[in-house]
Amino acid sequence: MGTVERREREKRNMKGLILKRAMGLFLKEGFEKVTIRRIADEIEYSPATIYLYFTNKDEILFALHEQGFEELYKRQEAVLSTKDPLDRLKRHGRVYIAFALEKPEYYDLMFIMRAPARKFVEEEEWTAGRRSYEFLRKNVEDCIAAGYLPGGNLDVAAFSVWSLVHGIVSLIIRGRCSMFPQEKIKAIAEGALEYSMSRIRKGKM
Amino acid sequence: MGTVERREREKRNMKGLILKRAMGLFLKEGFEKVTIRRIADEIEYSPATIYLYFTNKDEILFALHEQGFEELYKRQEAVLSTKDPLDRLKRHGRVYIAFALEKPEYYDLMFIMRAPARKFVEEEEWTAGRRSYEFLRKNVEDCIAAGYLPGGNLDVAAFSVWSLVHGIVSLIIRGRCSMFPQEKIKAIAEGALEYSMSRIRKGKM
Amino acid sequence: MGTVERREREKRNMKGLILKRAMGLFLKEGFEKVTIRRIADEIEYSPATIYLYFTNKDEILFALHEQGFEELYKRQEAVLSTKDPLDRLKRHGRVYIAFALEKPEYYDLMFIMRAPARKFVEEEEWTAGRRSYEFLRKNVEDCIAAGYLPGGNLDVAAFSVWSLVHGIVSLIIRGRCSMFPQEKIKAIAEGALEYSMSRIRKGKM
Amino acid sequence: MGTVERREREKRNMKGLILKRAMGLFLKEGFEKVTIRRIADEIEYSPATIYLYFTNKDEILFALHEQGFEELYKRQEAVLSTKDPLDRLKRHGRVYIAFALEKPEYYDLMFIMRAPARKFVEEEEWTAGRRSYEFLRKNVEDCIAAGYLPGGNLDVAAFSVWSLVHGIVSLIIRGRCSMFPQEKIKAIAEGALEYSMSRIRKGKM
DNA sequence: CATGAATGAGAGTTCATTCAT
DNA sequence: GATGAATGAACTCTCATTCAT
Repeated sequence: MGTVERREREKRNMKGLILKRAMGLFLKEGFEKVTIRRIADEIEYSPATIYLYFTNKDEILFALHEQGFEELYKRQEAVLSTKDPLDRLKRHGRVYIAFALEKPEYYDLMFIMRAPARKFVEEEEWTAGRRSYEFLRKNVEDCIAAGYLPGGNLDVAAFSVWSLVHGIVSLIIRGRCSMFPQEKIKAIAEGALEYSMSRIRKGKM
Repeated sequence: MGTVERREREKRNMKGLILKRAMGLFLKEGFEKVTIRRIADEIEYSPATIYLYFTNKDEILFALHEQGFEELYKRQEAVLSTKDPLDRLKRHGRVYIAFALEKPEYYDLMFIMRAPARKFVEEEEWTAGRRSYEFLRKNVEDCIAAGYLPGGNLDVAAFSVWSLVHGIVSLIIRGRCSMFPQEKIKAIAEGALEYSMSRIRKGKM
Repeated sequence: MGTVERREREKRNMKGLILKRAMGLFLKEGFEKVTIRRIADEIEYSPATIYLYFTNKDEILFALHEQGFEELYKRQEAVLSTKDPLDRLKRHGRVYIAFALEKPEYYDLMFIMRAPARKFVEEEEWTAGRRSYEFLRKNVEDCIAAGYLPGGNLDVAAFSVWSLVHGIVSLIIRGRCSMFPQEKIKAIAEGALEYSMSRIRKGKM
Repeated sequence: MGTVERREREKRNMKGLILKRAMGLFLKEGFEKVTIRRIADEIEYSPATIYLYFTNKDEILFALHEQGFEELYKRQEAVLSTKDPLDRLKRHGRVYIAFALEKPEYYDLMFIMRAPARKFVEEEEWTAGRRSYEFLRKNVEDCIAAGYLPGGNLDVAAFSVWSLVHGIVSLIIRGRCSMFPQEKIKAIAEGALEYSMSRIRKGKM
């Protein structure tokens, strides 16, 4: 029993190690450099060993993707301490952007990458993604209830907020902001959120 | 005489055919499935033939990318017939979204795809992209001049508009909208634009 | 008749042009860059045109090879003006080395290259090469007759002279002299000939 | 333990096998036929397997090239048992020729072949080649010191000896001796060395 | 006479994956 | 549990050559 437990833990550790190094490769070298062989080199095990913990490469990507959502959700939950719905929404936006720009590879995997995403996003139900979306939706709902935002279709409202922040970060992450000087990009991202949100005020809808 | 012309046309046609089928592969199977061999299969010619029309694979991608911007810019220019800056901006948004959803593979190549984009986006000046951005920027500038939008940093303003529409379409194109029923997605996209834009009114900034 | 003649001449001219440009490519870019396509580009005709004048690539190489022997033989004949056999042999050596170092691509094709050489050297009788060899053989024969060199097998004697000069130039041409400073190589080549030949003196054999 | 050792040996064997068959292809079909695929066919493994033992094709050629110099140097060292410098030099010559004619493909790779040689010869220092050259140089130096050969530039003297033997064997290896009956070629080669060397006698320089 | 268009064959190389040990 | 060894299936790209026009 204790043995079984220890094995379980070691197995988790190994999985964790693989994921950590895989993500390290993403970070350092980009998606196309993440090969099973490279991960194996990083963890100093053989490629075959990786297949003891993950059935294939996509599963590794899926696990990283879930890790990313775990992290994002944790950050989302932190905004609950802000009570005013609009302030919370603004903070929510800042938190989302910060996550994306701090962990662009996770964000890419979660919201942009196509390659293996198809599997988790379309075939399965993308539960992790859904949870984060629901959290945003609730925030938007609160804003409507509080009269900050007009009603109508709640999904439309939530989606428009999500689109704004996703647009900001995904244009940056995928390098489509070459018209802005590199060092100003972050400020423009934050400015853009601020600029859009500033128009939202109680009773002014 | 006529012969030269016909040949010219055929050569163009062949290039066009290659691009069309390459784009078809993008659509059906995703970027990583677009290989010279697969394109060759599609056009029922040998791989070597493709090299008679394009010097390498990147050139094919670049040509598609430019085609996309040509088409987008044509659509953008059409909105000039709308004189009121705000109406024009709204129409601009609708036109952008329509383009992206009608030609998702082009949009992907232009604004999302990473792989070969690096070359055109970073190393070269991404002139085509810039031109489209300048066009939007001017529209936003007009809106500010007309008192529809608050001033401040013009790039921030333009980028926030761009981000909104890019966010909408890229979440759809990359399949992150599985929480919405497939058939409602287009309506939600348009609704999201409308929802965000409706808050903009003269003097209400 | 006149027409036939002109055509003949033009045909010769075209062949000559092809050979000239092919050799130009050898010179500028090295053997592996000499492709039918590159030659075609040089002469500003299509690749197919080349096949009107030569049945295949090897034939072009063969023709160049023969041109080379023509040139070498012309230079060899020039030494006939030196009457003393030993002086003539020494001069013969210098002339041979000068040819090889001035036209290394020709020399390579004639005496080193394997690729297409097999055909001309082995299957056919390598007539051109034979003629040059006979010329040297005669010179050596004269040296023996004049008491400068010991008798014995005439071919052995001739071959040993040929080997010396061929060794000198082929080590240089194929880049095996990296132990000598680049700028001294030519002097060493000439010195080596001188050094070896200086031991030959009448009655001192 | 024993297992590790056995594996080591097998790995070496595999490398050796690859090299052996690669050399076999050189022999039978010439340089340009030595492709990864052909080697793979020869060893009855897949092309990919070869990349487990060598990082690329050049490394295979380089390994063969080094093997050749190892073998040559071993044979060179053997002549040290001959004490008289001139006798040693003559034996040195015979040993060099014997090596070249017994292992013509190695000799070709080491001293004639152009293709990949560039790398080892020019860019790197061609250490292996240098070592063999230094060995010869020392032998010539001893001959000069003993009064067998005239002094002057030592490199010139050494190069002229090297050129003679290289000339002999490279004309044979690259098939330029079609004027001699095949079966007499070896005798002519040895005769040529003898003929040239016989002129060297103490005090007769 | 000249060629545009096409291709078969083949090059080196990479990678996810398998499996006997 | 771990892995060394192996590979099938790809990849992009090049070249000499052919042939209908």
